[in-house]
Amino acid sequence: MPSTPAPRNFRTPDASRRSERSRRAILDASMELVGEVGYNKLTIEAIAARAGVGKQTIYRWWSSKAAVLLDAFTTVVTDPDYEAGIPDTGDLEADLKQVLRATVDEFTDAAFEAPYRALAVAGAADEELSKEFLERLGEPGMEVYTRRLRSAQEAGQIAADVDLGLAVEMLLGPFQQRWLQRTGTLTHEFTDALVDLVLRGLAPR
Amino acid sequence: MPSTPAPRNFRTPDASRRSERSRRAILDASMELVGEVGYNKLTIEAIAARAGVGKQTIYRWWSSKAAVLLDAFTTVVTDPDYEAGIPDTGDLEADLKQVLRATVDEFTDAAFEAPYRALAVAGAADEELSKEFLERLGEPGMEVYTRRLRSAQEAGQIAADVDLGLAVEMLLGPFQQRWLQRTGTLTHEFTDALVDLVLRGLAPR
Amino acid sequence: MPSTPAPRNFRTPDASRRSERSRRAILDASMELVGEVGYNKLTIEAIAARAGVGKQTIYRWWSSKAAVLLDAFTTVVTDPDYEAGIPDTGDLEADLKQVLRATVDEFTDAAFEAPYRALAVAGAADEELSKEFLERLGEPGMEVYTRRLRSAQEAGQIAADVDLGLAVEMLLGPFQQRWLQRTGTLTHEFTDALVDLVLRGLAPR
Amino acid sequence: MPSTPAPRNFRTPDASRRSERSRRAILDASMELVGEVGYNKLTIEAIAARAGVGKQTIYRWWSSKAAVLLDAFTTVVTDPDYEAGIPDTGDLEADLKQVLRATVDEFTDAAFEAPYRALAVAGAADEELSKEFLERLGEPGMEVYTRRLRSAQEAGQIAADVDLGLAVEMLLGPFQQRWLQRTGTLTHEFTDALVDLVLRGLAPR
DNA sequence: CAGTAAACGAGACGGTACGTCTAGTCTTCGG
DNA sequence: CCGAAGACTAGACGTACCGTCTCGTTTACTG
Repeated sequence: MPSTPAPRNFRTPDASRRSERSRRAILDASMELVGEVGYNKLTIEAIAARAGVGKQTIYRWWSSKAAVLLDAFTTVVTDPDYEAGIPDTGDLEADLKQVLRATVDEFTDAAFEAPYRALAVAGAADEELSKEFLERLGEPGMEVYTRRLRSAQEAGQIAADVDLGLAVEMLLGPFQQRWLQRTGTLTHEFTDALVDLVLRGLAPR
Repeated sequence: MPSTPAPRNFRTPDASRRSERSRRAILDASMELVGEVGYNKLTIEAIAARAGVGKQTIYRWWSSKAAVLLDAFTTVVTDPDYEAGIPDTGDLEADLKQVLRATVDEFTDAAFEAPYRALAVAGAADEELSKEFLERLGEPGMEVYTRRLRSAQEAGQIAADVDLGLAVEMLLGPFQQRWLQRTGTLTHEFTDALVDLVLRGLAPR
Repeated sequence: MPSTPAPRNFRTPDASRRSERSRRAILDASMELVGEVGYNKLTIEAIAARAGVGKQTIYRWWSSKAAVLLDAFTTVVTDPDYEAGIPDTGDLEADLKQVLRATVDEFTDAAFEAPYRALAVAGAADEELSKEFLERLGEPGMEVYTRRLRSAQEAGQIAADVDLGLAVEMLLGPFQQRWLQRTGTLTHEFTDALVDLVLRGLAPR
Repeated sequence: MPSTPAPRNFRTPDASRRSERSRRAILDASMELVGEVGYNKLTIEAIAARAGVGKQTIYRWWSSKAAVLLDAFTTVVTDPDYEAGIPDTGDLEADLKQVLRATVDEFTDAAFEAPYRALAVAGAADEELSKEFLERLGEPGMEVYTRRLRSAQEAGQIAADVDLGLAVEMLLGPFQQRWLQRTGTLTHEFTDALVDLVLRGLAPR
């Protein structure tokens, strides 16, 4: 069993000469293919072929197919017209229900779900990748909830002693579990009920 | 010239003639190897070699490496002296905190964590496998919580209108999310605080 | 600079289980392809594809494309109805002229020439391969000349002090040089003249 | 310098602006590398890197690595103090033995042998290159022998009806065969015996 | 002596083939 | 006559070079 640990090449390529055309083609091809064949059957060779690019051009700029996909997905999500914040109408319950219903819709859309699940799975399996994934997609997502809850706490709608980080986990953890591990279906009824029950625990006493 | 698409073999093997010796060797080798190299680098070939078994003997009885691992892990977990219930001392808070602290310890133990994460990841990626995984490991685990909460609800310690399934998800979802997606560390403090905050939402009003 | 010297696999395959069907297909495909594209453009991948065989099956049994070709060519040459001897009519000059004319014809036939040149070139470049090549093709070819000359020497047609090995080199060296290095064209006139001039040196004084 | 100025690229470079510094560096690097790794493992990229030169500078002036090597080798051989002629003392046998002994020594020297074999091999494989190789290295080498033999023939030491071209092939063919195809070792004894036997055939009757 | 055109070092690019690895199937042989 | 052993087809892996193609940077000739 050859245990050669991979003779990494440490020569860093010159980013200023990078072909934007190739970069886009690779990211686009990745998103297309992951939707068509799924993450496990996604191959670097297929991405290269679809993008009309040499394999080396992928290996030059990314360390794994997960890294490619993370970039591809981030590019989509960071799109200027992607809505990321939570409204603050003053009615916490309504605001949370609205944004979670929207998130349910998003996670029900196959075009979004396939690459996102692929990344979540890859992150669950690989600690290294996990960090990158959370930093770029996970934490920003949780942060917007924390901000909304903080606003409510300052308005006296949430008890002062409540750990807001934990509160966010109580909102998103059940959601993520249902989705990632398929322990249940994602519906508006589910998120509405979840918001209700969580808010009962957060209310000032 | 093999133009026939795939001459599937529909002969189902005769289970009564199955070699128990090989079965155990395969399951043991799987558990060992997943701990040593992780799920992604776990190969059928390596399992066969370690178990001193032909590859076909694995393919004959299992459909994928995940299926092997699921059997292997189930065998361990179903062990007679594996403690599965939640105590019922009458003090719901104490009981939940105790069992969740124990679960934290379990998930912190690498010998348990590696194969379990492997299965969770494989389940997250593959819908088919997911069903099997939940049926054999996930749902039984959630069921014991539901039972304990029902007992508390009947004793008037939880509001009568609370959906207990949702309550269980509020307890386990944040836990699973921290663990599977590595959004935080699993500590006794975390589970204690989680129990406190969830119970505030369940309390009768 | 990755200096890993090749993590050779030392597991020797079991020759008794070798697929004769695959072996033949590989040898046939090699001979076909070397004629079509030449040695330098001959690739293992193309051989495998043409033969309908996995690449590994080639790598399992041969160490290089030259080794494959050597086997392929040897198989042809060792064919039962391949004429290998030199006639001994008692007339040395006539016998040598006849066999060398036949050899000229052979080396003028592209179907023979392409693979043989490929092997000669590969042997000239690689000492290891050279040994195998000479042992299986070169030396047997020279040996038949030595035998014929010895018969003539014993008959008193060649001076007793002549080194027959050297005499054979004087016959074949010029031929090989013209062919391999293209220093001239191979014709019957050339070989006839060569036989004449060489025999003048061998004649008893 | 190259007679065929590479008609592949229609933009012909301006030879007058050519960097002599780069040209020398490339030729030197080629000679070094062919000695270190052999012809087959010699790559244009390695030559460029060793010479501190862009790959394009090589492709601009040469059509292949063989062409580079041919230039590199020719430069060495055409060196002013390289001795190319055959002495003419009047004693043909002594003169031939002397020059062939010197040639044996040359072909035994690895620094000479490696690049020369590389070129001979490349020429044997590629008809196009072969012409260039013969024109610049092969034929000039044979010509000096022809001249010496002609002088002897005019002096009556060689029969008038002998084809001198063929006589030269009888001297050099066995030598080349031994060397290129490794059918024997190159020694002074071998060339001495060869000269003796060849001259027996050339002697006036 | 400034302007400019071309050769230059550098290296990213689309490709091909390499030799290795693993999947999943098929075949052989010994217990 | 089952199953270990392992050879088989298939094809992705990640690497090495190919030959082409920009990029700025010299360099050397012209105007």
